[in-house]
Amino acid sequence: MARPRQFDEKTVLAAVRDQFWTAGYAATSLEDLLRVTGLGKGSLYAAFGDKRRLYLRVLGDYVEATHGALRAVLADAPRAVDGLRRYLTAPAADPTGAGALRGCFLANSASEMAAADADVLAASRGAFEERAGILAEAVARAQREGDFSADADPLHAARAIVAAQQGIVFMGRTGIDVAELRAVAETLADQVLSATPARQP
Amino acid sequence: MARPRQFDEKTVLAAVRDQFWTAGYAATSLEDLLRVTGLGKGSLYAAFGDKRRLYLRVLGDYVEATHGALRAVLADAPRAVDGLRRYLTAPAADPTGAGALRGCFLANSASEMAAADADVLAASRGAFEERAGILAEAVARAQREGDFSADADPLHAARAIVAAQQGIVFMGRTGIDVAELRAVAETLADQVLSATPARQP
DNA sequence: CCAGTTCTTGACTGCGCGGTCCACGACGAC
DNA sequence: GTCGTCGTGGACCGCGCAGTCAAGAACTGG
Repeated sequence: MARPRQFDEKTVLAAVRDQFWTAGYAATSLEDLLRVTGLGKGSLYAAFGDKRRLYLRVLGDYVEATHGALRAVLADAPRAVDGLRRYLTAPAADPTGAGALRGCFLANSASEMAAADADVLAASRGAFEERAGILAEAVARAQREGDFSADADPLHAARAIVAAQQGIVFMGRTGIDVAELRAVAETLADQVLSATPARQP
Repeated sequence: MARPRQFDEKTVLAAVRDQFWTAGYAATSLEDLLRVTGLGKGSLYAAFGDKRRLYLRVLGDYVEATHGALRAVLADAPRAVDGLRRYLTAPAADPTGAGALRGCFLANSASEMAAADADVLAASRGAFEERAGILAEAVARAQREGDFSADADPLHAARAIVAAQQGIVFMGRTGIDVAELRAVAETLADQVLSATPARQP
């Protein structure tokens, strides 16, 4: 019994995420959210709570999804170092993805909210540490495969990779030409990954 | 004749800049600006125009100041490569500077506004290209001094350095531990700068 | 067909925002 | 001292915001 929902939760959350992603938290009004979702105020509030809770929700979903995708990319790579390279150059390869003007949702959140919102700061810090942890496993595998300098600490190296990737994403946000962005990404990837004295000839 | 101003313009602009820097544009209310400057609405508006013009003003001043400082650091370095390294590791070295939670004002602006405000996008893009240009000169000098791989294009290398530095700044914004941030900065600086096959032994 | 339950719609509220305006007062020229 | 000028401070305005709520619509089990 009772009336069923007339919207698909995933679709709504995706629309909300895209809105926050593109415009940021403060610059997104409730009316924006109603417009992109097509819902009324009551429905949105009943289903997801207020604006901030909705934001934290889609942010969490985003982190989960991207880390799942990252794990898949790293697992699918024939050699771990290929996966790492793909992670580094992805923002430049896909002009509709994280390298585009809107950047990475998680990074944008950290940038906009971290200084003022302890919850977002904690979430983003945790997410980036988790990401570094995922990458560290790939670094360790690359070391075993002889593609990464064996004396490096995997976690430290992974954090540097995260930083480098975020730098590339950021350059994309400044509206840099795609070809230039690609060159930057390739250059950085070479530098970050090819410090490989242990590679056997 | 007539009443002179009772405030120091530079002091006011610095306070405004710090407010925007810490909280961002959207999250800074006019009342915040009055509080940090101590001015009344009338004075602020008469002297600097509305909120957005004030923002663009302090952003421009910031870019000018930081690029001046960057030129000085690069010129003072005994070897160009030392200056480049200092640029890369600066965000991690100074916990009150760009590496702290508030990050780099220019980068924050690009992050928050670029997608929605064409003027800010153009300004930030231009500023980063200018920054890359400044660094490219140092790269070229480093090449002449035998400290940087001679076959690299200075401008491309400089853009990669900018990206790497912004990545480090960004990691600082996530609230990462200072020691870890320093490690990331050192690692990245080594990787970005020590691809120096041309160095004479 | 009815009863019960949940979802939906949109009017409503109070607040805080950016921005305007004007009366007051401090100051310099003379 | 007087007058003209311009900086100053705060009252004021309309708007758009986030969030609430009540009445009605849609659906299901019986």
